[in-house]
This record gives sequence, C-alpha cells and structure tokens, in this order.
Amino acid sequence: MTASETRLRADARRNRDQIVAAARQVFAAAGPDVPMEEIARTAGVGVGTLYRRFPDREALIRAVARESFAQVLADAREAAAEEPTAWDALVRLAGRSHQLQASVQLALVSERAREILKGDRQTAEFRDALLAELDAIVRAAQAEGSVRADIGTGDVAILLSLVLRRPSAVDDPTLLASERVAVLMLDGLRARPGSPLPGRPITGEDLQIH
Amino acid sequence: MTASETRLRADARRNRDQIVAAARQVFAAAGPDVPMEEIARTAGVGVGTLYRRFPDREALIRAVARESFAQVLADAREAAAEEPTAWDALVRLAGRSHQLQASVQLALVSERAREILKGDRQTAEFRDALLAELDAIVRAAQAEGSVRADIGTGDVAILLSLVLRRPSAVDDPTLLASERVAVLMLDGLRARPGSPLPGRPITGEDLQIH
Amino acid sequence: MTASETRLRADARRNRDQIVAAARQVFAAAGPDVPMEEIARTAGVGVGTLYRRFPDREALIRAVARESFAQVLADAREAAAEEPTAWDALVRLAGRSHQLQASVQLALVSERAREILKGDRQTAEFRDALLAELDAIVRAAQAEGSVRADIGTGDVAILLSLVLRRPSAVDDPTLLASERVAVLMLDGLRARPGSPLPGRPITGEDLQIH
Amino acid sequence: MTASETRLRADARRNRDQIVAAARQVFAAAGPDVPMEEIARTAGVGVGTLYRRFPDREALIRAVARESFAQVLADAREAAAEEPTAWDALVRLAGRSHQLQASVQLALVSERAREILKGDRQTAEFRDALLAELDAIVRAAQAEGSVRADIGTGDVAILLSLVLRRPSAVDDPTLLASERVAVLMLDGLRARPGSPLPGRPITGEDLQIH
DNA sequence: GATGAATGAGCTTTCATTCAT
DNA sequence: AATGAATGAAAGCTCATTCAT
Repeated sequence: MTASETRLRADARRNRDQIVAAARQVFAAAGPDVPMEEIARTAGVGVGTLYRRFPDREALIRAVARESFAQVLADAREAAAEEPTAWDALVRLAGRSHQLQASVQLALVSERAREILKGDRQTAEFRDALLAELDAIVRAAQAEGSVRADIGTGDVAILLSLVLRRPSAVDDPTLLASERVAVLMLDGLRARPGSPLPGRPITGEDLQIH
Repeated sequence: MTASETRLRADARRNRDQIVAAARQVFAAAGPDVPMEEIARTAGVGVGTLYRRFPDREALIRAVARESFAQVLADAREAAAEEPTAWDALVRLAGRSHQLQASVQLALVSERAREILKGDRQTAEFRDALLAELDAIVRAAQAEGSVRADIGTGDVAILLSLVLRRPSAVDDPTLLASERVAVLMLDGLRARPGSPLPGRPITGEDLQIH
Repeated sequence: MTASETRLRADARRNRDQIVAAARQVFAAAGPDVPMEEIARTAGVGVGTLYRRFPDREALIRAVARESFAQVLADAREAAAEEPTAWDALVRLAGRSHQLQASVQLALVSERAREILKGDRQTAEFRDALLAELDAIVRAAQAEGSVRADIGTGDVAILLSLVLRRPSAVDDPTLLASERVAVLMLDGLRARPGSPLPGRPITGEDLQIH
Repeated sequence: MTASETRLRADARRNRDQIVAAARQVFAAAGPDVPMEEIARTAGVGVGTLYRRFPDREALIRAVARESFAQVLADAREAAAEEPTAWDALVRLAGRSHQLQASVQLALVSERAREILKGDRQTAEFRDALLAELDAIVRAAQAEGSVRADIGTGDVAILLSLVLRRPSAVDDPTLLASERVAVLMLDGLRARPGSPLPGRPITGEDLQIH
C-alpha cells in the first residue's frame, strides 16, 4: 500500500476498495477483458471514478494482483506459524487453496495478465516472498521426513498453482473435487517409495526467472 | 465430419483445414478472442473465405474443439489397445498429455469457449466417448490393483485436465515440469496406503451433467 | 470590471487573477481546448474554485479576451498620446505587436473562441474603442501625409492582426522576424507611388459587423 | 503517392479520395480536432472505412498536408514557368494565395498539426521543394531589380504564409481583403527606398530548421 | 468461390461540470 | 469558500460481420 493510497479521503478510499473488490470478482468470473463499465457497475460507481483511481485496465489488474498475492502470502505465513508440523502447514495450504482461486487465478490463467504483471515490481516482491515462505515449509517438511526428497519448492508451487485453478468445466458434483485433488496431490508428494521423477528438482529460484 | 464437409472441392477442403489449423494455433497462443482477421491471415486466406466456411466465431471454436477431442480420443484408444496393462495406458496418457495441451486447452481455459461447447452435440459425443474409454482404463487399473479404489473416473479426468494445462506462467526450467507433475499425480493415484479422501468417488457420469 | 468583480475578498480576488493569468498562458500555449483541470493546476487552485469564479469555459475565455483587448487599447492610447506623429504611433503599435501576440491570438486563431466572443458585449466595446483609436491614428497619418490615401482603418487593422500572429511554425532564426514583417508592412502602407489596390478602402465600420 | 496507394481497388480509391477531400474541408472549417465521425460523414463513409485507410488522426493529417503542399508546389512552378517576369510570378502567387488558404492553413495554424508534420519526411520534401522554387523566384526578382535586396526568401515565405491565413474574424466586407493585403505586402517588398530592416535577411535555409 | 472493402456497434478513455466534504 | 471526488456524455478506435467486386 503506497503512500498515495493512504492519503485518500474516506469516501474515496471506500470507493477504491469497492472497485478492487468488484474487479477481483468480475475478473474471476469473466476474465481480464470484461468491460470496464461492468466492473464499475458492480462496484456501484461510474466509469469515470474507476478511471480516476486507475489510469487504465493494466493498473487495475496490477492492483488486484497485488492484493491477491499479499493475501496468499499472509495465509502461508499464518499456516507456517500455527501448524505443528511442516506437513500440516502444507496440507492446510493445499486444502485452503480453493478459497484462493479467484485471487490468484488472474495471474495464472490469462496470457495478458501475466504479461502485465511481469513488469510490476510490487507483484514480484509479493511473489518472491511467497516462494521464500513456501521454500521454508517444503525444506522443513523434507527435513522432518514427510515429503519426498526428489522434489523442490518449484515442483510444489507448480502443483499448488494447478490445484488453485478452478477444476474448470466441472459443476463440482461432490462439491469436494478441489479437496480430493489436493489430497491426491499431497499423496504424490509423500515421502515413501514412489516412481522416479524425470529431470531434477525444480527450485524456487527456477520460478523467479519469468 | 458432417456430410457437408465431405462434399468440398479439393482446394476448398484444403482451405478449410488450413483455417482450422491456424485457428487452433492462434487460439492457443492468444486465446479465443483473437481477431478473425488474424486467424484468416495465419491461414493464408481472406476473412471472406473464413466466414464462408464458418458462419461465425462460435462455429470455428466448435470445429477446433471437435478435432481436438477426436484426437485425444484416438490417443486414448490407442493407448488402451497397445499398452500391456491399464496402468501403463494411464501412464502413457498422462505422460503424453502435454502434447495435447494446445488442443484441449481451449475447452478448459476460456469461460466463453466452455459456454459455446456446452451446446454442441458433437463435442459432447466425443467427450462422452472419451470418458467411456477412460472409465474402462481406470476400472481395469483398479481391477489389476494398480490404482487405489477410492477414486472414480471423474477424479482421474479432473486430474488429467489439470495437468493438461500448460504449467502456467513458468518458462519451464527443466523442460520437464509437465512430466514431473504427471508422475507426482500418478503416484497420488497409486494403490497403496494413502490419505483418506473426502467425499465420494467422482464418476464419469458426474461429469456428463453439464 | 463589473460590480460583482469588485466585491471580491482580497484572497478571492487574488485567485481570480491567478486563474485568468494561468488561462491566458495556457490558452496561448495549447489552444482554447486545454482541460480545465490544467488551467486550475497552473493557477494553483482546484477546479472547483475555477468553476465558482467562471461558470464555464466560455466565461473564462471571455474574461481572458476582455483583459487582452483592454491592454491593447491602453497601449494604443498611450502610443497616440506620447508619439510626436501619427506615423510614429503606428510604427510603435506595429513594432510592439509581437508583445501582444499571446494576448489577442486567442481571439483570432480559434474558430471557437471567435464564436464565443461574437456575443460578448464587453469584448465588443473594447474592440470598438480600439478601432476608434486606430481610426484616429490612421486618419491623422493620412492627414500628415505619411500613409497612403487609398486605404482605410480596416485595412490597417487587418494587417496588424496578421502580424500579431506568431510568424507561425518558425523557430525564428533571427528573432526579429516579427519586426521585419512589421517594417515591410509599414513600407507597404507608406504614402508614395504604390500599386493600385483592388476594391475600396476597408473602414473601421466594416469590421464592426460581425 | 506511394505504391500502396496506387494498388487500391477502384471503389476503395474513390473512397480514399473523398475522405482526404472531406478532411481538408472540415479541417479548414473547424480545426484538426474535429470528430473523426464528422469527417467520415462528410466523406459519405463510415468511421470504420476512414480508419481502415488511415490508422489514426495523425495519418489523416499527414495525408491532407502532403496533398496540399504538393498542390501549392505545382502552383508555384506553373507561375514561374508561365509568367514573363519573376515579379509577375510573385504577384500571381500572392494573389492566388487565398485559394490556397484551406490547403496550407492546417500546417500553419495548429500547434498539434505542426508537431505531427515535423516528423513526416514526405511533407518535408514538398516543403523544401517549395522553398527552393520560391528561392529561385525571389533571387530572379532581385536580379531583375523588382524586389528590394535586403530581404531573403525566408522573409517572403513568412509574409506569404501570413497572407495565406484567412484574414480571420472578418466577414470580408469587400470580398477583396485578401487581395488588398497581398498588394500592400508586395508594395512593401518593392525595390525602392524603404525603411531599414532590423536583423539580416531570412533565407530559405533558415526555415528548413524546424 | 475468393477476396478484401465497408459498416457500425461496442469498448476504452477523457474531461466538463456538479456536488459532497 | 476551497477542494478534489464522482459522474456521464462524447470521442477515439477496433473488429465481427456483411457485401460488392
């Protein structure tokens, strides 16, 4: 949250937050190309207000992404702090992931959004902090013997990001599809005789690149 | 392939195929909203020709989806026929999945595309055939004791569909990220003491619904 | 200066003047269509303040034009009073004209501004007073034999107005282009055998019309 | 006229010409900021057509300017070739100038247009050719003794450009104001004892700069 | 049958003006 | 009274689709 965002008048602040919330929701539902007007309407403001706050669509996308990443990061830190074992923290993250869907989906699903976020320092910082947090958890889990040794933090991140996505086309029949997938995935990560993995562990650093 | 498509003159046929191929490629690269003109250009024809063959964007999306599904179906049948065990067939499908990415991504990633395909009988037929084939493989694998009993074909389909998606933002550092994910997923499906799954197995029928 | 403008509190008065000065400057630099917000910013006030003082853009344009015309009028009177001959007064006016550029350009260059000023009684009064003053000078010059007889005050006004405009696109190489043009123009007005002029002298009255 | 402009289908060509003609007229009447829609309407086409031919307003402005300059250049060459003396050529140019108003005004009056044209090689070429032509005429006139020696081609160009502009605000009472101004100007240029000019002659090269 | 030109609706963005603080 | 936030109308530009060549 930059200084400029703190200095807003009370009502302006409220509007700004409504806009970001609306954008998050509408982006999740219909992708990052929805008419700005629809976002404005959802937020209960005029387009003009939206544009006063965010000079163009990209700025809005960045704002949504930043808030989302920040929230996930907070979640990860909480899990690490509160759970007794690293494995439990991982389980909690994976299990909760479907709540975070809408938040992060934006950054993952749309080519356009990805392109925009590449250039955004703040998003990058959140992402790096998140990877660092995850790295600590994964290493701890491997140290405690709960996670197989032949994977890296990058592998876990990729796996989590896949689960993060809405199990798509499916009108989830059991309403538990996400959880089931998460558990299956965790079972794959478990430390015990498993299939040999091709290549080498993908680390957190590998993902910094992009 | 409908009757009308069979009756085309050789050159018209060639045009049609170029268009679908171009659309598949361009959709994969830039999403299902790319300008029709760009598709036409990529295919080396004028927009007029494109519209003569496909009355609107939806028709084109349907055509691309049908071909993609048909190809995946063929692949699945081949795997089932040629591999010695059901487990091997499953491995082959999962391993090959990244080749199919571009093909099916369309149907999975875009809200819009999904909406369009819902109403398409032919796509539905391919999808149902595919689910039937997968169901046979999964049941066989469970019968032969290689796949855990507490999952259904729907669970497998969902998992496969997740892996099908490009492992996202990542400029794959090992170029094997997809394979690694696939193996981890298969390890999760393996028949052996695993974590208890919430809910009930998701069947193929569960997915027919929509 | 109307009654309402006299009654302003000192600070309000200061604001008003800053606004008009800013408008004059910004109009000159970027035409009469600049965003009101930019004018307000240049004046160091909020848009709200600007609008409190001038109900809309037209009012502001009128105010700027009035002040500019008033200034030119004062200049002309001073020249007539202080110079020994009418010719000298004319020379002084023409020579100084480039100082007045920014002031009057507004009224001359922009179709829109012209339209607005047509209906403004006060601007008209200044303009008429200016034409009367100029008429006196021209007639006196003709009486003293320094200006050719076949031209009217209207001709002179038109010539002056042309010179008033910035000699266009040119990054004036000698920084004297305006002066040179003015002198050449005066040479054309000189009383001595010249080319015959088409039509009849254009008088001051001719210009009242619009 | 570039190759691309030659290859247009007959009807497209016709439309293109109508658009440029309409733009010239509308620009002259209302400045370079008129709604594109109005230009399209005047040309009898849809906005889309306009934009297909000219990707944005700047491209259109460039096209209009090029054609206008080309026309003036042709005029100057014709005058030089057909008139018996250089002085007559000059008179003809000055006298005809009001026909050229609309054509060149665009380049002179609007700050925006000027900025755009600065970067346009083709416009620059026409302008340079025009200056070269004018230079030949002015030097010839000075050689034949009809034009004073203390001025340069640049001075003449500036003077002409002033006259080129519509004598503005005036609903020309004699309908001859332009001609009268032109003659007065020519009288100022005449070779005979005149007032001393400040600075040095402004040459054609001086004007190349911008 | 193929082509690419024309159309016009739709979306983004800007800015004059109003109004809450 | 001053400020700057909100609004919405208007203009730029893009692209799906139709149609003349």
